[in-house]
Amino acid sequence: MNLNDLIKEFGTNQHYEKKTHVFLQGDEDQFLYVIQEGVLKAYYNDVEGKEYIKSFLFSGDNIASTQALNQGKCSFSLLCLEDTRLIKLPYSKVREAASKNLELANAIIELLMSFAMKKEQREYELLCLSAEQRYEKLLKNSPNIFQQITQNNIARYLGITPVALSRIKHK
Amino acid sequence: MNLNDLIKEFGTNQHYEKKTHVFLQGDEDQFLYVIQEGVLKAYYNDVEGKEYIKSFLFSGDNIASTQALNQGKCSFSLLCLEDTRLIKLPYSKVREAASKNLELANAIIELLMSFAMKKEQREYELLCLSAEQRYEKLLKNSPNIFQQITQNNIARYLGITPVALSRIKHK
DNA sequence: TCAATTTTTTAACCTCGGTTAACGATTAGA
DNA sequence: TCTAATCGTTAACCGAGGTTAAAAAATTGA
Repeated sequence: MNLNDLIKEFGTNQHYEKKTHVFLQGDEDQFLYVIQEGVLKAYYNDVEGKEYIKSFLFSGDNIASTQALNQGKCSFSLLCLEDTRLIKLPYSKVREAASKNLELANAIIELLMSFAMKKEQREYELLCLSAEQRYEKLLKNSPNIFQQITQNNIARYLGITPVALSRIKHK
Repeated sequence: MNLNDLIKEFGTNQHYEKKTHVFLQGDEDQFLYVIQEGVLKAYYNDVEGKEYIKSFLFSGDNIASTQALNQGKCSFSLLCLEDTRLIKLPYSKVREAASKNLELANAIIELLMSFAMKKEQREYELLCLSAEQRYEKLLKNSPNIFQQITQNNIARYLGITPVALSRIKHK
């Protein structure tokens, strides 16, 4: 059994319209989502309502709140920036299947390893790079992102305000 | 087979003296380390030599460079702040064993999941909190750290200069 | 114990990015 | 097509944190 088999057996297809949420910060949501089509943003809100964007998601990406999977509440919200199709997979089924099937367990290891590497990379960028360096890096690694994501959202992803990003661009 | 069995079979005990490195940024090092005793810092250096501290490690913690495990070179250095005893485990053996043993594969899933959660937490702090908020949080969650780690190092972990941390403290 | 080293503090000055606000430009809906 | 939102830009002002340097405090080692 591999991940695709698991998805076929336990996954359900979901459709979300642009501007609707898959889940909200604070929700209980023990599902793993695999994006089939669409664009989403995962973001935090602080107590004053200020927004901080964790990541953008495109077809092929997958996402879940590790907090929610393990303790209970989602630490962030997931919003569709475009109409989105995704597969929703109960995490309990994933763990259950992994505990019984070696091939699947190893597929989950691959998945978690690549997730861990992405998070470590982001940690590096936020810790070691200036806003301007993070912008340059994004421009280099994901030049297409600027066609799909507003500058407003990109700024919040880089950890700065839209005003600051506008300033960085024009110099 | 579980992680302890694996460690017994393939792990080697190592001793490092204070101020010596386990590995350096740029090294190839396909090992997983489990700290038995000691205090270490994992840190990045940028091109100008400036230091950014990724994490501190204490007994019971484990560490590896995910970059090095998967592509080749360590993205950071690992330095002993105190005399350290640790167990060194070849990553190839871990993967080999996981591919053959269900119980172990599931133990690795646990390990990676907790690693992913820690990285996600750090991402949150760097993205959403101010330096002062990060300091308050550290003070609350790890009050003992201030006995083991110099303020200099804590500042670099928080993503600010020692001068800035001294200012934050005295207000 | 004393000198050398390291760590922490303080001060002056500077830069980057935040805040607010106003104004175009663009997009989306009716 | 026209109107209302949304988005991006620009400017003025402010504050957090960086830089440099020097001094004070603490630690280390001979």
